[in-house]
Amino acid sequence: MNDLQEGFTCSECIEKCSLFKALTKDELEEVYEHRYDTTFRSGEVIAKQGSPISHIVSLSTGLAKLVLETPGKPDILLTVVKPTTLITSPGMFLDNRYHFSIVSIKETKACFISMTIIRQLFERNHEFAKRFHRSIGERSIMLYNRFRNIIHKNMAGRIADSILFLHKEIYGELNFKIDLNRSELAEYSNMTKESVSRILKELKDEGIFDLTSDHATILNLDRLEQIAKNG
Amino acid sequence: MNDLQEGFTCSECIEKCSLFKALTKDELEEVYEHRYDTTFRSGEVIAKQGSPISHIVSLSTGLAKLVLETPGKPDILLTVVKPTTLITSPGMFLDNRYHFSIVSIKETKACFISMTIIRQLFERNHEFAKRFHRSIGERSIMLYNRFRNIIHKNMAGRIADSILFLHKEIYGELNFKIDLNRSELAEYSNMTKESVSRILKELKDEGIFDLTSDHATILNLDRLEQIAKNG
DNA sequence: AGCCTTGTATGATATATATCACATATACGA
DNA sequence: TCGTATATGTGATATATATCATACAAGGCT
Repeated sequence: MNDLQEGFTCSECIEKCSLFKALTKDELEEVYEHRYDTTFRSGEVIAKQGSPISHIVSLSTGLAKLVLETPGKPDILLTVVKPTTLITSPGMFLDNRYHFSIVSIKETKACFISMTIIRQLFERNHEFAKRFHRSIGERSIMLYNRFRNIIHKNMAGRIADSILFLHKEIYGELNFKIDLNRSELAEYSNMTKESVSRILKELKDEGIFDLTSDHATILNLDRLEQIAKNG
Repeated sequence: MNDLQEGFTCSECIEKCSLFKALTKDELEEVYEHRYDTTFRSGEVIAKQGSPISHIVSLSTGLAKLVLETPGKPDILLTVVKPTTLITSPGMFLDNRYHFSIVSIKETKACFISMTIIRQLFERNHEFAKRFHRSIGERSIMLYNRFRNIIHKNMAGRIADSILFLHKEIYGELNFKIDLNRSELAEYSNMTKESVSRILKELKDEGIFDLTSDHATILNLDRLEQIAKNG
């Protein structure tokens, strides 16, 4: 791949990702020089919980899930990230390790930028540092809400939450091809895959939401939001 | 209160709080000038979720809980903080609002430092900024573990977790006067106060942990840790 | 085309935990 | 000292959700 092409793919990320927008032309040059692309198939681990953060991951295309792993226990799916996102992590300025795994959930291109460069940019570019920390804060606040949802809501409410999250934050349409299977929906909603099936059936029977194989359709957004608030 | 006395109370905080240690003498002077103390009785709100972060709170004496509030739902007790801690918050560089409430759980002296000063220190003192962000990251990682504990463990495991947290992080002794009532233990462990009573009775019957009124005694640390890992 | 694996659905049952009702203790003010 | 409020304990029952067993469907491979 020549420089021009690289410039092209990166320019997309720069446009969509507020973190990159804080960088000067020279700084971006430097990032170009210390980055590399890799393409992952669905289900492949992009970064493993516990491993050192040698490079920071930026999603170029595809989708990835952030999961909390615990030996002998089911995974906890924290969130789904879409392009173009620089995946910040709270361990970056502590133990320099990943505290969750990043796993692709469809064909995904990830860009790896050397952490050394990121640290240098941190020292030099105050605005970049600020946005970086803001991003970590955002994920923290997101987590507070995940906590609330999982603790306070019943199964239907939690599934409604998942669907609304995917609709609003990821796919943006009432109709979408879902990239999470039933088990992953379960891991996001803190329930079993069997219960996911049952709740999905209820939602379909009531004409609120239809998930047939991987084709999702929100039939009644108002009721879905009501169920998410619920009861 | 004269300058000498103020200097004395503050010097304690400076010794115990890594955040303050990053400041120069001049910077500390400036903090002194833009701070004020208030004493809170047990149960009083030190900072309210949703309100603007005009001042950053540093606990001087006493204990406080950080709680997630949700209208019409029970509170979620995120953690307990002890002196001397500068209570950082993920909203500080986002919407500048508290995303949890800070509530005293015993007679507590809190020191309020103007956020304007904190922001200035941020620009000038890189090390201070670094430690600040580290602290936010630490709370984030703590939250991941809270997530795991609440999702993966049964009631006994969750109560054992609470006790071990209080023992290791807060009181440091096998014997301690607990400042959380049964409801607060329930809010920390995601269960009802009735269930807390029942589990505490079991732990007492098995000679593992005794909580009589507010006097807590860990009788068998090994078994308690085993229950926390559990099963 | 048939076979095997993997994902999904669904019913019967088990189980953890909440809820409700009440009892007891402890603190607190008149 | 009493009476009232508040925190805690305990039992009986209800309920949400998991588990287990099995069936069905859809792809991929030979």
